[in-house]
Amino acid sequence: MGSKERIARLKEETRMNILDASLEIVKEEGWQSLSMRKIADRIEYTAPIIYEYFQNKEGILLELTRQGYIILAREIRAARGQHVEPAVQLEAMWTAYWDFAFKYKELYQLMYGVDMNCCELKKRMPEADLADEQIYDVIEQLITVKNRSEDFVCRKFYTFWSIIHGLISINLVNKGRNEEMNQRILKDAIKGIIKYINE
Amino acid sequence: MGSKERIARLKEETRMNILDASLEIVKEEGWQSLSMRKIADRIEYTAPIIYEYFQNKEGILLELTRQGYIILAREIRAARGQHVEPAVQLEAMWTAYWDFAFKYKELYQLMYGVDMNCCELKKRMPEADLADEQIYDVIEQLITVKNRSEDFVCRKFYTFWSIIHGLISINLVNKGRNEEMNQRILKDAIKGIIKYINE
DNA sequence: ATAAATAATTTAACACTGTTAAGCAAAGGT
DNA sequence: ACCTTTGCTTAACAGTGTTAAATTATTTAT
Repeated sequence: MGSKERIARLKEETRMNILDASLEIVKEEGWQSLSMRKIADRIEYTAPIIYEYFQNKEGILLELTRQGYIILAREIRAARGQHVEPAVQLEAMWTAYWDFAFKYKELYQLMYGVDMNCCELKKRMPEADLADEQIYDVIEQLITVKNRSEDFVCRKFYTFWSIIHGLISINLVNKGRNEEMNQRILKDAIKGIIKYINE
Repeated sequence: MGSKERIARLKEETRMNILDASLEIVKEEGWQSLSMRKIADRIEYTAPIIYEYFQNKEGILLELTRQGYIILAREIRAARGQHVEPAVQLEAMWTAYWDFAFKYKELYQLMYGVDMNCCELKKRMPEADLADEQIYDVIEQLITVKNRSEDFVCRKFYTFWSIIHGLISINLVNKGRNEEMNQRILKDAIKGIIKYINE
């Protein structure tokens, strides 16, 4: 009765086909545009079939999320394995994290709730700069070394912004964190960046 | 002919009602659940009316985004105004940024593309910790001072993670940034955190 | 005041979405 | 041969954004 196994293998294959098709569609058209019927089209079935392999659409997303975490862990482990000194290891690991985010950006989006819709119109919104300008202004005052490039100021700005936005995002997505710890991380980071702002 | 103005005022009022209703719905049920018909229900009209005030649904979101930026700028300006020394100003401004993000979290989400759906299931996903554990491990090796609390390691981890995730998010949402600058920000930040990891 | 014109609002429809239930056709077992 | 199970599709439901047509209300002109 090897046909049982053959069938199970085929089932496993279409399950993977569903996941592959989903990721393909997302790569081509974005998450917003992923639909059950489009997936069904690619795997040459009709939509209801998918519900024999996944509980619902979110089930597919959840499985892709899971795969993302696995790939990320693999890449980070590999990065670590190429070095021995912890400081070097750590830098390589975070670099691997960075590379993963852009190599598998669709998965990263899914894993960490980074929505990337409608940027064209937002970019042209002058109000978006109102806050930034203020902060730029103060940062420039803090930089005492003369003739710093505009790039330098920009880098400092993004360093601040990144850590704050990152911490906020992490807290908004995985809500219910340690507020006291957040405040310490935030204050420490800000003080740290200000302290060595001229380097 | 003051009726013209009265009508204009009424129109402006329902325009604002649409925006208010939208935000209310989002606060109660999340962005995912915002629909034109629900908005219409709240303002006691039918859906097509909304299209006389906004080009489409995205038009509403865009206007809310705009309002968000304006509020944020106002709060940051106020924070700055309460201090004179730049270093203190800057910390207060970033704190205002932080506070804004949570006080107006729905707007922050919209402005910076922070998606916060389906966390319950993701949190219970063991694969999500695979990468984190590795990094935790190396961070612990880097901390030479004995008897550091688990909290301390955790804080360092989140400091790393925040800046990297923040920078990634910013790049994914506002795509097409300066890759060289990103690398410098990233490397500098990582080196900086490692350097003062025992403080 | 009545008729015509204009504005305001709704209803109906279209093409989608996720999802479920019913139907059908082929295969397997007895 | 019949019955049951399996695989798959069609049809349907309730919802989405959006548009065009129909309807109602209001204003304007005669």
